[in-house]
Amino acid sequence: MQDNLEEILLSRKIHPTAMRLLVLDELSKSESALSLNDLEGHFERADRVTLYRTLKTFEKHKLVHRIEDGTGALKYALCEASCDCAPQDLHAHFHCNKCQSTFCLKDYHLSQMKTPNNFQVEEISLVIKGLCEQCSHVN
Amino acid sequence: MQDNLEEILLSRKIHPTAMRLLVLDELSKSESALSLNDLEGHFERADRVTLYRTLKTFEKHKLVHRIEDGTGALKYALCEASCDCAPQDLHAHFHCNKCQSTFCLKDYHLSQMKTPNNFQVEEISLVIKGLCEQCSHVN
DNA sequence: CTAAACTTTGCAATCGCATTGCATCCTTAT
DNA sequence: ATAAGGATGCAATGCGATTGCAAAGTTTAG
Repeated sequence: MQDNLEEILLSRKIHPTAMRLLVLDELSKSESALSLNDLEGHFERADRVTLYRTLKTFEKHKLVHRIEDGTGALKYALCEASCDCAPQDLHAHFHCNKCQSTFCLKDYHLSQMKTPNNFQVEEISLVIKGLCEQCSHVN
Repeated sequence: MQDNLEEILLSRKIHPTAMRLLVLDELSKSESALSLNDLEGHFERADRVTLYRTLKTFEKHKLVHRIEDGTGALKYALCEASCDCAPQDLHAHFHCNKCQSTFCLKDYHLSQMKTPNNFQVEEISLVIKGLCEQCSHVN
């Protein structure tokens, strides 16, 4: 498992430090996208800025993608192994207005979405908001 | 025209003060969505917080809708007269990565978008980013 | 017409998240 | 071993959003 994580970092050309392995581990264990605050909550002793920069590094190397779910805080989720953050890799995200979780809808690819032909499209961000499965069952 | 603006406010049950008429006028003259900063730039003497609250009031009464285009600052655009911000009124937005303009793609309705059936959908935010028509012509 | 009640506006201040600068520590290459 | 480069920690700042409070303006009951 440790080895596995290390290989993941190496495959993205990210130097595998202890901190990065821990952050990657956290991200891979999480069902939902994590904000910097979320991440900080998982590490009593880690510095906020270090976590911030770790996420930035991951993002630059396309290990994670950022999600703007409108809560004010950016969230990050692991990319799939094959992901290159190219148009065909883009997918929708769901944000629960109740539990505030945000997760990837990996099956909702955005590459086939029709776009206005008078614009040069570079990225697409689709966030669906509502109640997640769990929260819609509980009343 | 003044009358017209006043009627618009009244139809949304917003008390038409001088400030609100001016802000509405600004919004209706603008091709693109405006941030609080944008708005502030148009009024030398207006207080930022008053503009902020004016937008909040407009939003509450569904005169404007907010757009999260990922630039960090919320933007606001006028709703159409018939808009009630219900699912069938939702449309996509385009954000130009060059000139930073954001505008409504009113023809891109989101109501017919298929959504995951294990979630209760309340809102959808679709932001397409790239180069707008103008900026893609200029090299 | 006037006083009370409510709304709107302006100013000061605060909060939260993102981001940067800089010094220190650690790792790597020579 | 040593210099060079990268990673980390701490302090500080920037910026947008938001709130509290008092002054000014508006509406309404009497």
